[in-house]
Amino acid sequence: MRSKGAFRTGIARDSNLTEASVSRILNELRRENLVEEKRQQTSNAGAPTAFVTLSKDITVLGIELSNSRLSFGVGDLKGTLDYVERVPASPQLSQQDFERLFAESAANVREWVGVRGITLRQAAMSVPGFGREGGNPIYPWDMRRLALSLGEALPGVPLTFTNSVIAQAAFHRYSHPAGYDISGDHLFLFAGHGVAGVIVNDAAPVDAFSAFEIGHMVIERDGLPCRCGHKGCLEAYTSLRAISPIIGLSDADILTKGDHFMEALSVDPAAREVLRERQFLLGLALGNALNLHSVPKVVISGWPSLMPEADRAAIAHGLNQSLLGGYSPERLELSFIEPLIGNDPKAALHYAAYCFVRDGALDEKSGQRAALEEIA
Amino acid sequence: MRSKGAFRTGIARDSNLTEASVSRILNELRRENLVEEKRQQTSNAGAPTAFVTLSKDITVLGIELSNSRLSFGVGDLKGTLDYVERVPASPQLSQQDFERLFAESAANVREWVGVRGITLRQAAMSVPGFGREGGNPIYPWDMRRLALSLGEALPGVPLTFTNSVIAQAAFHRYSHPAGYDISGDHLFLFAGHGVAGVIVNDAAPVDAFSAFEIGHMVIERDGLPCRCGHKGCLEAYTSLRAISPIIGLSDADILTKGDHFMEALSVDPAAREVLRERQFLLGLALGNALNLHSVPKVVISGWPSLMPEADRAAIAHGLNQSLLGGYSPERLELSFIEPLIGNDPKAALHYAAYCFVRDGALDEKSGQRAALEEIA
DNA sequence: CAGGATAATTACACTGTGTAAATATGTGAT
DNA sequence: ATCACATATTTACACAGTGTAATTATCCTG
Repeated sequence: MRSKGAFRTGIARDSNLTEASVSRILNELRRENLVEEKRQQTSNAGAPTAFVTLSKDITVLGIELSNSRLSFGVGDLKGTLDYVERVPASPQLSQQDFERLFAESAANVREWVGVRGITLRQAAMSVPGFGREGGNPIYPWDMRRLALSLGEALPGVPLTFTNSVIAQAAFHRYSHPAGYDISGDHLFLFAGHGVAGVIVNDAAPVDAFSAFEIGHMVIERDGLPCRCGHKGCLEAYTSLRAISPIIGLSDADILTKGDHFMEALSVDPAAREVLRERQFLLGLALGNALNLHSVPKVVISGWPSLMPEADRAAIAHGLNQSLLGGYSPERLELSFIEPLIGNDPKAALHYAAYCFVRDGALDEKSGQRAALEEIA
Repeated sequence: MRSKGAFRTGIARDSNLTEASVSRILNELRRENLVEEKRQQTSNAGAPTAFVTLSKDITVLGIELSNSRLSFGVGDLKGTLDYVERVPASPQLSQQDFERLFAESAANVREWVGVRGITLRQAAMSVPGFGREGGNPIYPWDMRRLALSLGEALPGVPLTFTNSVIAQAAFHRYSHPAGYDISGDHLFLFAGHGVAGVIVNDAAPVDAFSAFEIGHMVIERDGLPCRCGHKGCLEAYTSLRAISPIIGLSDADILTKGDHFMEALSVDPAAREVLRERQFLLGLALGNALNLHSVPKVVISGWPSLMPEADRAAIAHGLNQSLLGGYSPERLELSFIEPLIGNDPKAALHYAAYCFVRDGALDEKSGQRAALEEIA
């Protein structure tokens, strides 16, 4: 999923195989038209080495349900989008209505690829709240029925689901390395419509990432009512919906303005103070979460990353009140990256590419699969 | 680590190998004197089948640091203890003093096994708070130096460390199946000196379990001071130290009475009410934790498991205030098992047996290793 | 003792690996 | 143009471990 390719030496190192084995495997993958190799001279003497990339001739479909809309995108394994369609999808939509809406859009996609003689090799869809034991608390749908229904709308195309924050985290991490130079295990925390995190484990495949529903941690007993029915949840204080009245902007305005929506404002001192208090609570909840699942680095995206750095210090203050052993920059590395608002379904497209590689009829333990995942 | 052995059919099924491969592997392991097989008739007709167990001729060492004491135990792979020594070890001990204490006890162990011509094949030690990024918050020692020092006190014996609650959870789960018939992924929560949990993942090896420092989740802003320096931590309300004044018993008395210490009391109604409130807070924190790491089942051990069932309902009430989607017995299975107080170092001994099997110079991916782990 | 049922073993073919030798492919000097 | 050198890739060989299916072993019942 790193989407930029690799040298043979790197593939051999990271997949724990010799270059002899990698050579055999790449020959096989080249015959199956899954990879491309470009020989290039990288030393003063010696034979040119091959830079291996995934084949561009493979087309995948990414589908996202976020920002009150359903987005479809067709593209290649590098993530280049060739087709995008977005339709409104209210969070209150019934499962039946949603399936109908999906089928219509899927028919449009099938028509678009049919005309061009393109075969979709893989589809992936990201859904907020997906993957929890006990069902999806945000879209309380019958996921088995949904998988069957959506599968029927895309006959012959393998369809995989994932949690939205997992797709977002993987997309930020691997497809936008600029500004995301974090390595090793870390927590990716996103404050948007929902407030959720994902544990990113570099050694694990993307589908082993765990979504963190931190937004429904109760951090104030008998506090503000939350959409989930409880009182005092972090999300009741820190979601975009919670702060939009504070900064005087509607949800729709935020979506329209996209990245940097905070820059377009002049937030008055009273509002900034309230936003600092909200960030303190975010830090308190973050410390509680890190007590349960300790990682040395946290990446925060969403509106807090657009706040002035002086204001973001409130997160550290909140952390200091809950994190076992206290907070210091030596013990926990805090980073902020700007959100990528309104780019759906790019994250899902990248996840579809990942799934194609992961599921490409290769035995999980084989060197071939390991090598291919290094290229991805 | 299930410590009871297995039939060949089960080994083949669980390790994804054919019985032919299992047969070859067991022949190898029998030649290395690692397993024993007992043929027994299990059907009316047909050949007797073999029940495979780990060899009893292998001796391991378990070491636990808990309950203000350091315990050593020598035994076999089944967990039968042949030698036990316990010495007082204050939580405020310096690393240097601890290393000296350890060396003395280790010399006693070496003498005991030397006289009997026994070779220790593996040692394991469980330490509260072990394994966290950023160091051990409970014993703020230099773990690298400690590993070197303790390794020198036990020359020639591989030594592995683990977190105390992980060793406890694995011990309860696999060595005392009576009263612990939970299957599948679950959270094991223990309220004792510390309040901690561990995610038990049946599909993963024991060393992939994750410790959950739920005790230091802040559930009451500006609440009771905790030993960790923060205010309002769960542990400040629910550790044994927090409740011993409520029930009028000292820590030492509790340790002496062992299991069933609550039965020996008649707790008055006012104290019971306070204990219910404390269990409510436990439930609130538990719900927060499960929002982050969703599992369908929770096992609670420690003093709450000794409370009347009517009082334990307060945990469900607390859960209902925080768990996303609310609490119901259909969505989350709550079980209680009695604590096993004062049996240290049995849990560490079992973990040593597990480590011996896991690390027995076998390639991680090999069928041989998979088969052996099924027997363990 | 023979037949039937079940478990364990083993011959055979296959797959994928690492090692090391062989081959290929470039640059720079002559 | 040729040769030496450096680096990358390929491939012959040996090895290890697997599944399949046939063979052998071991019990019980009549």
